[in-house]
Amino acid sequence: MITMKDIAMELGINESTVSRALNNHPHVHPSTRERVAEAARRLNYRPNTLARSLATNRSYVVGLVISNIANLFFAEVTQGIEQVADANGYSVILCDTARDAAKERRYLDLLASRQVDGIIFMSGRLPADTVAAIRSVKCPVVMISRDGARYGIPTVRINNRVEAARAVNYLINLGHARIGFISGQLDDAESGLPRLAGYKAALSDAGIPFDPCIVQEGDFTMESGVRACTRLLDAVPRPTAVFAANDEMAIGAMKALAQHGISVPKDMAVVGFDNTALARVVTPALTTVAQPLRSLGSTATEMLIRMMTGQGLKDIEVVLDCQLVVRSSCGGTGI
Amino acid sequence: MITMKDIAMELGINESTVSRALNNHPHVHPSTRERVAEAARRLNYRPNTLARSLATNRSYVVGLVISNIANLFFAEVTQGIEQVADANGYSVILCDTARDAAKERRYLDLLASRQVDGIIFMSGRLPADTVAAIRSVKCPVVMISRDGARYGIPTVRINNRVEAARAVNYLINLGHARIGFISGQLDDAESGLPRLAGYKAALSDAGIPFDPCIVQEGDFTMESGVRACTRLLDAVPRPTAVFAANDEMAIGAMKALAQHGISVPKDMAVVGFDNTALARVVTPALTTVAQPLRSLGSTATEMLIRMMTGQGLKDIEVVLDCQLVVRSSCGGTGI
DNA sequence: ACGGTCTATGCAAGGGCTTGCAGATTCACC
DNA sequence: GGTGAATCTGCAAGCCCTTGCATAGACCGT
Repeated sequence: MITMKDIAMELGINESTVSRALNNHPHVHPSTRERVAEAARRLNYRPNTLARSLATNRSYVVGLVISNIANLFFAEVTQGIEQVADANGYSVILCDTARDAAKERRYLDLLASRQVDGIIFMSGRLPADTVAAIRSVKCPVVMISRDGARYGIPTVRINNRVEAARAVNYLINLGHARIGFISGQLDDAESGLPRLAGYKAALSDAGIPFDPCIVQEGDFTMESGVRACTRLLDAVPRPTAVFAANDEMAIGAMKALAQHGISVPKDMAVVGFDNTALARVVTPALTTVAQPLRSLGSTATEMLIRMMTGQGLKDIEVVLDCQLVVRSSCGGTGI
Repeated sequence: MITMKDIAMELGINESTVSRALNNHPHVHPSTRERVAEAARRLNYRPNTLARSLATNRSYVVGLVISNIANLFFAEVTQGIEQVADANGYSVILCDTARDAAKERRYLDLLASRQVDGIIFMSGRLPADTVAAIRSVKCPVVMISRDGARYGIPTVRINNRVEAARAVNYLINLGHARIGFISGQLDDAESGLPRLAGYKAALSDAGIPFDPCIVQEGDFTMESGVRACTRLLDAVPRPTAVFAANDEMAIGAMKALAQHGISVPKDMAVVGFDNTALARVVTPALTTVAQPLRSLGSTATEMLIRMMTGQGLKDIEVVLDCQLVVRSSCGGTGI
């Protein structure tokens, strides 16, 4: 491997001059700068980022701690992150935790060892020791879709309560008064619970009484959506619409409905949540609350960069808006 | 930040002894080793990987160059990669090229600068200058689903020709004799062309004449599948089955069929290729050729590790088998 | 011609860790 | 008790780059 020393010897000048020339420092003679650039090109010189990082104490690397990269949700957020990181000269180290809290902590340690300049954390719950582990890493951390703000950790998220209500309101405006709900796990304080709260709030705002019989708990998988929807069909009177707390479950619901010969949207409207790639692929295409996945990633990264470069943060928590994507699963317009 | 020097001073011993103790070198007194370990724990010491890498000339980082992480196909391969990399002490830097050849080359340079120990490349075509860029990076490279072997670059892939034939054979065995094909781009030598070749080969083996009228070119998107299938329906006699070169297009085909009131699988069988998450989600669930996505990733990483650690490679190219996942889109058994 | 201000370069220390070499200590064994 | 081998530790150089300080030369105004 060819180093600055090689360039310096080649040109009979000092290594430090080479460094300054390559880094566009002032006080370098234009001709010197040019000779250095030429030699670097000719010798196919590649700076050793490791050495530079060691000397400057900045690695230009950020760590991304994520539950499951094979999940469309995370994958798309990741793309948002990688994009703005790269645009700002940062590389990203990918850490897939598979929701294992021990692995999370190990990864945090690893990233600290690797001297990352910052970390984006989007994985698992936040028990005390995970929070402690995050704190013990001395670099900036920002969280996505987690209740980090409570611990003083900058966070970007959506308002699950409001967004769930948005979906339910849409159904209400379509004339539905009996709306079933397939919830996520109700011990999930981040998205399971607030989406239920939003559902209730929207009903209550519309003066529709809440009926626990048409709320069924799922676990965010398609299969659980099938089961939950099947139970929903036994309720009397039967709902005319169903809102599922994510797309997978909504699609599961559609499968259950198909099995029972119930036509969507004619006999039953369905709306989902997330707007992953699955939503546009099913027939009828799913009307759903679109999370701004890319923006969650890019915004978080922008926040992180501000922190890493010592600029302040306006707010410790930024809440992004979702958008209802109307397709065909509720009738009305759309593809 | 606390360093080995701190531990050394704390214990009144030399830095090098600390290093040896921490790295489990022989010839370190057990008691010393214990004292060092204790001090490290107490002071919350974290090794500086950068410095270590600089000294040892091994970074334990691999670069992953990929077209589009938000695509399920790549995301799942990535998971396979990250998993075995992590299990072997390697971190992975994610580089999403968005299929931009210039970006690819920039990323390769970047990774070289970052002193990665190896690179997994799964992005774009292989024009001469990309190959040159790959060669100029002095570390081991392995490719996934590309024709790297031709350039002497270790590769793991599937046999698209054989696997496409597998799908067509399945349809033939089901009794179909008029099978439409929705191809990918025919200028794509990696998967577009060979899948068409496999389609032809299977027909020919079964003594079914090839009819270009029932081959329609798409571009691997769902929309192109809709269009291609629509064209297919005009053919006389109309096909009784359609094989699409990937799941997205197969799903597009199903949409087109639904629009025309043609029932799947009763009036038309459909089979796809890839087995991404989309396949199990549509109704009826899609029968498709399952690429061993995780294995593509893990196998490639294992090969890379062998190369990075100076162990030889048995073969420069390893070809993984796919599996036909039978669901409901062709009738028969399945979910 | 001379002090003063810039500009351009060199020198050397430093970032945290590893490792070959050498010296010191221990141990076993005769 | 002396010898050789084995074990343990220290010294210092080295990995490649950055940067504060110092110096030398250029340039300017008076």
